[in-house]
Amino acid sequence: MTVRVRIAPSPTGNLHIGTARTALFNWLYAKHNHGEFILRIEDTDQERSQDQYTQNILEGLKWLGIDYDSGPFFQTQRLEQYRAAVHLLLDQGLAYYCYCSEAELEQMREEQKAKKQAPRYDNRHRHLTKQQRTEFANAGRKPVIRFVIEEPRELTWLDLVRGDVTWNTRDLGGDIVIARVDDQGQVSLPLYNFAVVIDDIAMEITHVIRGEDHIANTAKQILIYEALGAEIPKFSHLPLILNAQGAKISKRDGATSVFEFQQMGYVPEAFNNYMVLLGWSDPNGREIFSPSEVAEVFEFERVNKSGARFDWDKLNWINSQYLHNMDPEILCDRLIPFWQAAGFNPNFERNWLIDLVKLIAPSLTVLTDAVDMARYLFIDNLEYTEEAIAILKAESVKPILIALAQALKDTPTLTPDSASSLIQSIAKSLNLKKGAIMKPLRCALSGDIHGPDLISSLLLLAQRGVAVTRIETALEIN
RNA sequence: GCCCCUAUCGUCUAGAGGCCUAGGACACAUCCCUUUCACGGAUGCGACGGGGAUUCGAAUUCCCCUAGGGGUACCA
Repeated sequence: MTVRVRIAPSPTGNLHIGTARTALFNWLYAKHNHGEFILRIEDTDQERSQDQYTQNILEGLKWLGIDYDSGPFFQTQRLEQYRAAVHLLLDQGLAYYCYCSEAELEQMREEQKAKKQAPRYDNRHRHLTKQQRTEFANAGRKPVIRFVIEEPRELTWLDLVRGDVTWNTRDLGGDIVIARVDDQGQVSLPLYNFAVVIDDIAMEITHVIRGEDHIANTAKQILIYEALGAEIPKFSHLPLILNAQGAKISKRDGATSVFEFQQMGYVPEAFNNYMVLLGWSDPNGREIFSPSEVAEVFEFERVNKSGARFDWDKLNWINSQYLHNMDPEILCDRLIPFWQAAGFNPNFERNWLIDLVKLIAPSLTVLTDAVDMARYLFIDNLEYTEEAIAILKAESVKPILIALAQALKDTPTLTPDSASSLIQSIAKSLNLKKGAIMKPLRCALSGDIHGPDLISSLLLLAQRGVAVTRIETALEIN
């Protein structure tokens, strides 16, 4: 039997980190079993669904490199299938029209709450007579379709992550609404729990892999599978990604959409890597790996049962590892958009850019770090930090800078070696330590007392033809 | 309130009754490397939530407690 899995996001927001991780685990399981991975957009909530979010989800998955074998399918285009299934249940008496108004349901729940009972639908319209239904309809009430939930009944299923999970149908909150009815009295948009099952049956999904927040839905869905006489898939409920406080991660916790991580300068390789680590561990203890490498050994037996807190430090470390080891050509291409966004003009020679990338790569944690780090190499009018000004102002550094400027003018082709010896000889002639030369030079060239390797910086600036100018400009600081 | 789930260093985790004086990674600290900041290398710090039970022996099995999380819609 071919493994068929799916990711079913609803387009009510940008691609969420939780959705992305669920997608990744589905992808891993599909790849491990040479199965198929399907994308389905669950857009039945017309109030909240928006096309822009669908686009964002599609782009986000693409950015992450999570490719699917078929889809995207849209639930709003599958209305006929849902309608047919609803009628099937209606005809068998497994579903019925419920005419309760929202106010009525609200009041019922309030009363239950007051009596310290669990809020639930009391199935009051399950056995309406034809006459009662006509009366409600004539009174202008709009019905919904409810699915009959037999209770009590103990339901146990094997979850590939958690083992046996047991649920009593009496804790499901009464007969569930599975579809709405439109103004013409036609069965219209289905609700989540119903649409999911119809689609998973139609798409022959063998394994439902989703977040732990769906456990309660599983019982409801199994009942629908049974009512439809369909084969029940295997379920795997992944632990949730928690925030620093240990609660389900939400918009208040900073970044929650993949898009935001992209903007912050995280690379998809690192992001995927980190998401896999949140809840799964490699049997060989590796921590840096690609999705393909993980797919080879991925099993649900090694997925944790408890939620994992999102840790920025670890993500940052992983991202830095990828950046440090990335091919300079590739890294350069990824950096250029960030430099452009910062207003720099990276249209210098490719070789110059590659040298720059090699220079700063070991210091990068996120791509955006490269903006501040390379600013002094790109811009024309250098800005100086207070510490740099303090050093450049000192009378004692003037002769050093003058000597440096002269020496640079006398050295038409600067190489790493000639630059080093140039500094050495100035130190010797002025009877100073090398550090006493390096420090003012750094300040003059970069405007800061800290920064990337000085010799490399000097070379890069000299290639742009601005090294001498910078030193002369620094000389004017008082 | 009710239902379900979970519980090892600050964080992510390894651990399937003796291999555990509990291993690794991040973070943190110190040292080395280094003109600076980083990178890299080394060392250190640091945990089995509590109580019972089973057993010759429990981080690992069972029960209770506690704590945390999730769910409880005409959202998905």
